[in-house]
Amino acid sequence: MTTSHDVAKLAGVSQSTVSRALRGLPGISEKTRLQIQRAAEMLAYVPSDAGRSLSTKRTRVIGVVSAELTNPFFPELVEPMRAEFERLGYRMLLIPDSSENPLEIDRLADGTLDGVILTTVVLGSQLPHRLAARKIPFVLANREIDGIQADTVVLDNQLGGKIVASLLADLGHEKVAAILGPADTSVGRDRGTGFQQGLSERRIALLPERVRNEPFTYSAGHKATIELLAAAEPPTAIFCGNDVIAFGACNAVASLGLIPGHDITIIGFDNIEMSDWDLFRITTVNGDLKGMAENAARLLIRRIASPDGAPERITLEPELILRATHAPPLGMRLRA
Amino acid sequence: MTTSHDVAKLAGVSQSTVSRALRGLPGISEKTRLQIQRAAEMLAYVPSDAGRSLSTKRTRVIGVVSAELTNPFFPELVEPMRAEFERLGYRMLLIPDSSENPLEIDRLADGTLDGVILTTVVLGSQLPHRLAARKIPFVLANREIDGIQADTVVLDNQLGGKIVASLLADLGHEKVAAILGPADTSVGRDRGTGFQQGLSERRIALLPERVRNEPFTYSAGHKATIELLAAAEPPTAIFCGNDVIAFGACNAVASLGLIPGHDITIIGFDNIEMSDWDLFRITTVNGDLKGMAENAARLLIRRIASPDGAPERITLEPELILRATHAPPLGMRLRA
DNA sequence: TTGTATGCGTTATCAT
DNA sequence: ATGATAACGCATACAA
Repeated sequence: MTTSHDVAKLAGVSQSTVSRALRGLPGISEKTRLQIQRAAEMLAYVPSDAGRSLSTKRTRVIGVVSAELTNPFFPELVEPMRAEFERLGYRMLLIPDSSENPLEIDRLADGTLDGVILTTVVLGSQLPHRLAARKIPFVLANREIDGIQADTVVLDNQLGGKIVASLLADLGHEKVAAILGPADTSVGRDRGTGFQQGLSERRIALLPERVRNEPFTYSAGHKATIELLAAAEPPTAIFCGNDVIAFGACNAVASLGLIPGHDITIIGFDNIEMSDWDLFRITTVNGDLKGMAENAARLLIRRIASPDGAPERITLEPELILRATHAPPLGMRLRA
Repeated sequence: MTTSHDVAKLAGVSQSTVSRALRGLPGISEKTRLQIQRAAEMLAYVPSDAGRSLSTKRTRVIGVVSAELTNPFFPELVEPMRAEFERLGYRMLLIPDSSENPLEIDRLADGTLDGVILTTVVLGSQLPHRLAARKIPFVLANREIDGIQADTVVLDNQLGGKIVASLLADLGHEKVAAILGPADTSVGRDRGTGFQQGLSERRIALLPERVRNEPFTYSAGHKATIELLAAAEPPTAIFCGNDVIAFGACNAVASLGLIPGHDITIIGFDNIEMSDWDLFRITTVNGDLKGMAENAARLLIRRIASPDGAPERITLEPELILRATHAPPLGMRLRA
């Protein structure tokens, strides 16, 4: 590896001069700056990251903790995040966290990271507190934790759930079901309570046997849907905790020979790209993942710049996206 | 941040003793090792990555260059890669490379990376040569470059294309089309030439107006399919360069009111998870992404251990996965 | 078994 | 405008 000393030797100056020249600091004559730049180019010199980090105590690397990327939700959150970090001059290190393979704090605390974004944290998690204890800047994205002072970016999930309830009520559904996310995530919980509230306001009952808490996965949505539809009195509408669950639901419905938006109503949540594919065209709630990602990134960079100062909490607005998987209950239409 | 010096002070030993004790090196009495471990725990000590890297000249970070993760192909390649690297004691840094935002070599050469995996390299790319020139260990995964000596893991794409051609011939198709990948990728090229060869062996013509080179994306597959089917004599079968293109094709077909596997045959390639969803059930060729990922990771780690030694080239075998999107041409069945 | 001393490549302070 | 020098936190060769 070629170092700044090599460049210094070739350019006939001191190492410290090289460092300043290449960083564009003032107090260097144009002549020597040019010499140094030429020398650096000849040697294909690239400053050592480790050396710089050791000296500056900063790495310009952000850790993003998320579940596995094969769940199509995460790429859509993580990709704009990466892009925003890049604009801000940071790199992103993806750190997986799953229930099978839970993340230990040490992986975040070896000084590799200038900051951390948590996207998968469960309600009782100690991770945020541990990060706070070690004074590692972090931001909660798409998740909240009760009783913690921390920068947070979330959708108004409760409102989102309510919006869906209103839609189903307006359509005339009475036998509704819900495949919510896990109960130990704020997203799963809040979308569920909002949905519940919205339904009661419209005097619609949500029977316990028609409510499920499941992982945010295709297969969970598929399986739960099959089971819900096997009941003596199957629901005429299913609210899914996110689009990925809804994909499972749509596929399950299709495998039964039914058509979403005709025989049954399926509502998703998040509005990820795939939900607009012709074969799905899922009616859903926009989760503004891009806005979430970008705000989280900016919040974190600001927190790194000024570690003290009151935590900020950004709430994004949900928005109903009407597509092709909602309709009045079939019975009602037949009667008409 | 707490350093090994802090631990040393608290444990009443020297810094070097701490370093050795915590790494489990021999030549430390059990008594002091215990003291040191306790001290380290009390202080929540985690060794600094930058310090270690600077000293050892190794970072245990691997860079994986790929396209954007919102293309569902990449998570399925990248996720098992990450898992394998983790088993091998390495971390993975995702480095995006797109035509809009091409990767500069310096991002790979700042010493942050012990090695690199290239998954998106185009045929004329200089990147591999530049990496070789700087002696940065690297492996080509899912891509090859003509005339370069480098560790490589690829599928036998040409054979894969041939297999598809045989299938279409056996089914009796005569008007076939292909939406191949980009012509400047080995994957796009080899699957195409294999397909061509297979067809000529069976005396089936592949008309130029029925062959397209497109990006490996949903929207490209969608658009190309619409256009191909708008011809005066539309094809009865479309070979897609990968499953993502095939998703676009299936959705396009659906939007025209046709059913894949009934009105038209759609063949994919790679066998990513989604291709087995009920709504798709795409007949495809297994690309063994997991095998590719794991072999690439292992090859790279071996290369890092011994930088010299002949490059290895691993070729994985394609395998036809018969599902629901293939059928004899409709005309033939109507005649029967 | 333990300690001392040095170097890794950078940034940053202090002279000149 | 430039150079000498001291950290940064670790690993490691050498001494004791």
